[in-house]
Amino acid sequence: MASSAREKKSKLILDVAIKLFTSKGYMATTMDEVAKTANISKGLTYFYFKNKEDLYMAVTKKAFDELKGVFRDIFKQKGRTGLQMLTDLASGYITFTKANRMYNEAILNFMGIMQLYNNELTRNQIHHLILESEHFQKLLDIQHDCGRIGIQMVSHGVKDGSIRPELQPEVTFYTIWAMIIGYERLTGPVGFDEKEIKIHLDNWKPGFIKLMQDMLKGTIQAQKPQVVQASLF
Amino acid sequence: MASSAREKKSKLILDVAIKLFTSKGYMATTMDEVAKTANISKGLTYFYFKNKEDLYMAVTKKAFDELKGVFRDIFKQKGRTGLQMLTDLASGYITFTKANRMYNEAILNFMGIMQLYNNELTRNQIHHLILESEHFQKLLDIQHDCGRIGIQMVSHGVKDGSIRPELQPEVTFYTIWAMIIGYERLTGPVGFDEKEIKIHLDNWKPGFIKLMQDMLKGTIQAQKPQVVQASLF
Amino acid sequence: MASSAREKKSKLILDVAIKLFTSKGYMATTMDEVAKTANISKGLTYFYFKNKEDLYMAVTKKAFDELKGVFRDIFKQKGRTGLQMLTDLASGYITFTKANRMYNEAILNFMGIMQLYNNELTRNQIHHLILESEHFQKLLDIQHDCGRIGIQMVSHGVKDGSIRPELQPEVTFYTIWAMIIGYERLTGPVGFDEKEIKIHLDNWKPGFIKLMQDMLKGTIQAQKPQVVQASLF
Amino acid sequence: MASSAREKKSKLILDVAIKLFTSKGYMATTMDEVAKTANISKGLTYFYFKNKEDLYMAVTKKAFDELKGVFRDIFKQKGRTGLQMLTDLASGYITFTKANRMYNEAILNFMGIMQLYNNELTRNQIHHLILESEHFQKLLDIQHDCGRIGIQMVSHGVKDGSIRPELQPEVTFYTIWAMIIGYERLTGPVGFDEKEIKIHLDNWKPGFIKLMQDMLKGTIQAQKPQVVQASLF
DNA sequence: AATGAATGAGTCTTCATTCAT
DNA sequence: TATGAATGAAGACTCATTCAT
Repeated sequence: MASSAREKKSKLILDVAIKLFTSKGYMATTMDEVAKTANISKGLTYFYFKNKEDLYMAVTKKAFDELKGVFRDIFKQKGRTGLQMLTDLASGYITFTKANRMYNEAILNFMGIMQLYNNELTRNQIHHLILESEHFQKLLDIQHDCGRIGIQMVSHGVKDGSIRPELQPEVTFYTIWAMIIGYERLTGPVGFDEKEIKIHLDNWKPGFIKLMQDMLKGTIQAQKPQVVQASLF
Repeated sequence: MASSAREKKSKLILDVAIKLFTSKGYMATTMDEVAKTANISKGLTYFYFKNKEDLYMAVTKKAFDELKGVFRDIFKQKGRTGLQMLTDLASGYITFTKANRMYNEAILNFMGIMQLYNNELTRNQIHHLILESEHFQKLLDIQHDCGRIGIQMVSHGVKDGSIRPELQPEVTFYTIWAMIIGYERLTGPVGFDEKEIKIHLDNWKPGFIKLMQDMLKGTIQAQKPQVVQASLF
Repeated sequence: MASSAREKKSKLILDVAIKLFTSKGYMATTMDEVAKTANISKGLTYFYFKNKEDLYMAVTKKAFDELKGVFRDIFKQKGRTGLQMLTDLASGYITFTKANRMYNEAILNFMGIMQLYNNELTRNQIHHLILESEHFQKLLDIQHDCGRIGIQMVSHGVKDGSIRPELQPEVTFYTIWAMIIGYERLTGPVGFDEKEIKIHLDNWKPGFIKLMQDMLKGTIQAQKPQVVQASLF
Repeated sequence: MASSAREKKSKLILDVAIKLFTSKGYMATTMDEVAKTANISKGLTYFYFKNKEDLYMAVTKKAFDELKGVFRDIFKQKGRTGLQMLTDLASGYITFTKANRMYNEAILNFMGIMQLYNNELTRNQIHHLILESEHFQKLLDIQHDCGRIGIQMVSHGVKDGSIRPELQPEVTFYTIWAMIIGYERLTGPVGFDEKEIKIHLDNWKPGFIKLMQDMLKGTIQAQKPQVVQASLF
């Protein structure tokens, strides 16, 4: 009970942080605001989270957890081909991002950190408070969970014939993920409807998904030239 | 002459800024350091660049200019199919990023800003100093230059038969770009060879490019089943 | 029994505090650490000691008590001249300090407080929590206990002829004590063997004790020109 | 000239810091107060002194410089025996301390730091900001300057016969210094006129100096059994 | 006796920016 | 153009202390 109260308060702070990070960005959000918005004292915020970086890592951890939920839900759906799953995933990721832009920022930021982390020469550029955060350590553990599920989706698709058999699951999945992440990043800049450029989100998305499917499609799909519909979104 | 001296000093500051932003990041770089590294006074730095955001926007502008150069060089190459050009582009972008990670950061950051900018509801989240920067205004103008060239590459490929004719140039090009940008972001995190995940940069890149080509390939390519080599890189 | 349990817990906290103050210093030690190291709650620490200053005063009290033990043990030794006792004291104090540097710090700190306390103009500079500490009040009572024993040693020496008869016991003893205290303070800085300065602890100590003896020696000592050996240390 | 303005401001801050450290102590003095008392902005304080520790080290440096001045002035006096010089020194040090209690605190504090510094095992207990302070580095250089002069005083006394020839200058001088430092520390606690203890500053000082002289005196002094008067104080 | 969550005043420190010269 | 001393707002973080349970 006491422990549950503790978790509740911890969650409260986390939720407030997410809200503030979303609306004003990490940098522009002060610990003071977090505390005040959560109606607690500044000290208590530091009681639950070692420092601001630690809080951000906790948020990032939550983002990964929720993203993993998206991956898992799609993967658990019965009676869907691998290709359908990946199509769902693209739509699902976009929905996920829209619902909470902050999460995507956090995930991309973490990936940026991992670029530094995985290179001996640049690892020291990472702020030591990040490295010391317990949530960062947890992230090191779970960072590939989504990847593992995604790879299984491709394997599944290869087995069920919805995806070309010559495709290597790892390479293929990460290429798909790269597409989706890049799509997210470009959405917005490209949507700027001015001058000749006229690609809007609504226009691009189906074309984007179609291209992704074309890239993957196995022979089975030849009979169904229609765009595979995303089931969940 | 005076004007040229002025440009030289301006360029000096810009180069110093790029070097520092690259090695320590934008946030961790102080205007003091920029001035000291450039061997000029802090005041002079502010004479050439209104403020730190302005300096960053100038750097971003330079990044876009150089990226445009990459696009243009590839597009100008004679005797290459559209598909080859896009393949070159993928390799070229990766090389460009490796050579100066800062540029890619700046470009992605700008795209993030544009996401806010293109939405009436979020535009006010952009720091006013950014909006007031003359370099930001220039960026608004040139931001689609690369896109325009890329779209021409796809059109070219459709004409020369190296790319499927049913593909829409705009959608196709931005999807390609999304792939490349996402690839860049994932490189590093994914390269972490631990547990099951075993995709390294060297492994992924050819597979990635092959998938991209598969996605685009027209009938002409049927006779050349080999991976199209990048000419420039 | 309850009272004994209480004393045990109180002693536990005190011992932990001494250990921590010794290894990290008073300022750098937090009440949190004290509690955690003692495996009790923070609140309980405050149950036994009113506040941090109070705890420090308790530690200081213990230091004085132990120092008094050293004085008493030496004074109780049978068959030793006053000069021998004071020689023992010098060695004993040095040993005492080495064994627990914290104690010496606390004693010197208390003496610094007393400088303020004994001057009407500066007494208000002392933190009120110190003045209110019951242990501080006890210290006011016992602070001269060591002095009293020391003075008796000198008197003893005058009587037994080991110390010059013209020496005033009070002045003489406090001068001896000053020597010892100053010696402690200089040990370390002076030991730094660099440049011309070459006095090491091992070199200095016998010379120091010899000088002290020379200062005190009565006629009886003429027959024993050797350095009087410290009996206990 | 510009440089002189800089030095003036630096000196202003230093003087303010000394005044505040003296009246409220180092810990209780905030950088805010220093700035406000000096009528400058907080930022400027940090422009001249890297941080609070650095400022304290600068104060300590000044203390050592002034103390060195006291040593030098006494040593330069013509026609005085070594014993007279050391007597002057004792009085001079006491005067010096009284005039600015803060200086003595700083000097003793530095000696405490040196105890840690000269021991490989404890050096890491010193705050890194202290180690990084340029003034600390200067202190490492000059810390023995006073010692060197003092040793010369003893040597001088040995030559002129005012000090026993068998005394080793180094050991003797540092023993003298230890006496003086300890005397300073005890002054105050001992002066507390309560109960039996009745030694006051005025009572102790001449006795203390007499003892010191007895400890040192060579044959020449036999003819002048009076207490050698301090010339400067 | 005992807990440990909660408080909040207090401080150091940073740094973009300005301006007198 | 050029300098660099000066500003001051802003923010992260600490920790002794309290109190409801």
